[in-house]
Amino acid sequence: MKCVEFEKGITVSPVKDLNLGETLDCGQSFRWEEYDGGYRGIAFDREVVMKLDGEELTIENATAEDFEKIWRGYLDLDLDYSMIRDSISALHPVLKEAASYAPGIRILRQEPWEALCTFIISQNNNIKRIKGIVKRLCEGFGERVGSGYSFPTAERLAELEPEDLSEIRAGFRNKYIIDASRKVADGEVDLESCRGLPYEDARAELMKIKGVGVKVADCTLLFGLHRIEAFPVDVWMKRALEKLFPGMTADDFGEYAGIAQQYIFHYSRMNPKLFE
DNA sequence: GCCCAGGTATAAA
DNA sequence: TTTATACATGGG
Repeated sequence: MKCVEFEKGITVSPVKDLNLGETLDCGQSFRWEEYDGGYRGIAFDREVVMKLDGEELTIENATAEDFEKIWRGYLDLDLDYSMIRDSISALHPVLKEAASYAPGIRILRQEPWEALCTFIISQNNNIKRIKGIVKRLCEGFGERVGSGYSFPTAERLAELEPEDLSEIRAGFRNKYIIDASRKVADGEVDLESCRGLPYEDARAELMKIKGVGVKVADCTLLFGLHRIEAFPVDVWMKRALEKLFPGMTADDFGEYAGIAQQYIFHYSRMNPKLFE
């Protein structure tokens, strides 16, 4: 894979098994928006625009150094998704169908705190509204970055009371966001430790936070700490397990369960008729 | 008005 | 241990 700088940013090629829409707007991150034929977003306090033409990825407003330090890992470009799709497809015919439905999905390496916080907001909520709440949270409490705002730090939010978040209209989740920010800011919950802990211990670490149950913990581990063995079970996945994979449990989805899960999540949501 | 949305805390059985 | 209900908000 080659990275070349030009005036506005960088080009990277060849990039395989990537579809920006499928990856950036499939319910794992809530911060990317379509812009000028690509996607614009802010992560790691940088605003970039990503565009994909065939196997050539352009990242505007990024340097070669940024690519090595941030975006290469963010887009998980060193993992062979073609091999993983084959491996997952062999497990079950429906999984093969789901994987081929959106073969350009990759699991992002988001910032752990942002993943935790956005999936706290996700509970009993829908993606459209989650995006709105996250946007208001950034605008209200983040720092100005480019044309938008960074995701607010745990330290910043830890100064606040739940009522101070009323403007983001997250309802009962406000108190959970504040509890999470305080526990992360003062070190009671160590997000980085969750990279290396045995899975159940990592879950337990996150579940010290009020409002964090198994599902939010699993999403944080998958999308924020890149524990791709994580298998978050949401309402869609519950239906899928009942109707499409009867008898199967999370353990049956293998070492790449998180990726399989994301194929199924997207496939199910795009084809609700499957459950009629 | 009702139902649902990438769930969880709490109380009751 | 499992099951039922409230929770804020907004779109369909």
